[in-house]
Amino acid sequence: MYEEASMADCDEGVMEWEVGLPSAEDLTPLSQPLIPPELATAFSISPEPRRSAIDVNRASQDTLSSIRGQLHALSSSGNVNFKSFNDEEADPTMDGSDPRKLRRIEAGGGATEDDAAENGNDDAAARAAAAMKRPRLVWTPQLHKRFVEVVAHLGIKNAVPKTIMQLMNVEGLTRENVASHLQKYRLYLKRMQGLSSEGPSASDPLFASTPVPQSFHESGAMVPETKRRDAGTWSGGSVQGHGNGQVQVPIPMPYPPQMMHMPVFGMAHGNGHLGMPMGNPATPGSYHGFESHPYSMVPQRDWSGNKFGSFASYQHVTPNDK
DNA sequence: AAGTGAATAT
DNA sequence: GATATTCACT
Repeated sequence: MYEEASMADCDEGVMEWEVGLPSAEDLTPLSQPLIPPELATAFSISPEPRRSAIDVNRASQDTLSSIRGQLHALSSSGNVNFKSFNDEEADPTMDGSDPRKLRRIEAGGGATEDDAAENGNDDAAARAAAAMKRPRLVWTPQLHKRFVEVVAHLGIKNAVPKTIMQLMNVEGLTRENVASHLQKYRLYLKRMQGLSSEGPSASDPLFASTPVPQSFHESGAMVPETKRRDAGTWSGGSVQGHGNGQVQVPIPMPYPPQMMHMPVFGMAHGNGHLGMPMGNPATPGSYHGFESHPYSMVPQRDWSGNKFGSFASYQHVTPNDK
């Protein structure tokens, strides 16, 4: 049923500004899982809230996982997913030589054109390694929303990659992911400050949608650092009430165990932009220009009730658990 | 551990 | 060409 509504929404005229705002919350899956991660962690119980409708996808990726060793899947299907291999940077395929390290040196001015060895299939190896490594994370509006919410709630003070990552509790999200995004986010904020009133020419759709909390109110929020685990504060629910009838941050998230644990991943080039069924006559060229209203009709519905994989269910996540 | 800037891959 | 990732430094 929702497909109809969504379709109509984006197809019909629809107010630009109206279409996005309310949809955000609606789009959020919010399956109300179980206990918050913090709580779980505090109690040392195995937090296993991440699991829902992705089971289906899980199965699919499972198949691919089996052949991940072959890794030529990227050539045929184009989508590769990694399942559960706890490896950080270690790469058995290209051990011995560190291309990343040499990268800088070479660029610096060292024209060391060695490659005397058998580097004929270096590209293959590289692609192979990259294939099963880290499938480029795509920051969907929802994901970004979570990010922003967490950051806003944490306060600029505690808004550090690690904490953000933990609070987001998004499966597959790494600290690097968050850090990178956080940087971009901050950059955007800075840029935006100059053009407070208008500026319909941004390159950051996601960020543009975030009015940015006037001032990251720093709250004595407890960070799940170490030593201190006063669980029972946030889980209780409204801890926001400051006694004022006004809540500045409309962020309804005491960091509950949301279950948006399926970041969308893109793969090799050629897929344009994440399954975009296109066919939308109103599509102004590309999708990446929606700086004013991120949430419109992006096929991001896979998050919760993805029914048909219309275009494809390329999105998979890694149970990367730290 | 986290921030920044740049190269790099997709 | 834009994005996200990775790297080296700080």
